[in-house]
Amino acid sequence: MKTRRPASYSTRQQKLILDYLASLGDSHVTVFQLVRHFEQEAAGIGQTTIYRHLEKLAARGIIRKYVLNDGKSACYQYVGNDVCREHFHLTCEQCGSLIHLDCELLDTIQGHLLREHGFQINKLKTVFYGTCGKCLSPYTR
Amino acid sequence: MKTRRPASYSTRQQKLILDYLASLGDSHVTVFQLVRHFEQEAAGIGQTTIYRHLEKLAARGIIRKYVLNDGKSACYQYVGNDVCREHFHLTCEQCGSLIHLDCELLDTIQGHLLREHGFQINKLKTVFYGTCGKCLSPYTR
DNA sequence: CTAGTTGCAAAGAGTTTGCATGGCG
DNA sequence: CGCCATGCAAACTCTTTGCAACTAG
Repeated sequence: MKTRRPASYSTRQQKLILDYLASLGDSHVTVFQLVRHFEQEAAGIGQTTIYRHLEKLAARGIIRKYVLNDGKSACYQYVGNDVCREHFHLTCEQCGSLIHLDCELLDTIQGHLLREHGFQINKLKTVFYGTCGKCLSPYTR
Repeated sequence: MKTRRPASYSTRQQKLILDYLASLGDSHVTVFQLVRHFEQEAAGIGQTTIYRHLEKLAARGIIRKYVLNDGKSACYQYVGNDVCREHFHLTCEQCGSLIHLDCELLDTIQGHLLREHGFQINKLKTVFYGTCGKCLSPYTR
């Protein structure tokens, strides 16, 4: 009984979008940037299609959706098929850099939250906000 | 030369809004809930006014603005002068509830991140996403 | 041929702004 | 009385949906 796999065609647009996202590596893009990019490329991809693919890709965990604090346009970031699934992410509020953190202590948190607080943390969505080393040292505000 | 204090009157609406937010303590409210609340109270406060006050209060750090992951309506929470500054927050992606977590283990994270990874975490902004106990038990997906 | 996909335009949802009126000091 | 605050309605921004045409398998 093959429950999932609701049948999915591979289309030109799909490939273009995924390829572009993958080409960006760690960096994040807004929907607006994507729309503009494909417009300039005259790729012929409607923004509705972009929204729809982003939604699917995010649901499958291939990209990640961030909602910035200003609540405006969302940001998406390529995560790939397995990279970035196992570690947490930190983002610097000063310089905006995204830091990938593999750390045993943090891994224990996952278990602790589940056992002690009944909370199943979602590593894909959780992002720590703060200030990175680079931004801390120069000017200690 | 009195630089700041750009002249601010104290109005009925201002007081009502701040008092209500303060009365909620830790819990968070959406703009929609605020609007509805004052409507039911027949308080005569337009939603424009609510938006404007929330903006000012957030700018002054008296309340905190959260943007949930769905990017829809923002949530505001009274912070007052110190409450909620010391613990972390978890939010359930299923039911949307906000959980306040005072936990020693998590507190060690702050120090660990700083010492080992040079990252100064901002507890005010960091929110853990996941699934809460209530939503985990019923249907284990 | 069938079912998923596309994309335009229109609808929605949440938030902001223009502007005339009202209220604090 | 001067200036900020208020609030209605309209404008805006970002996102989703309706629907007819299109296309992969």
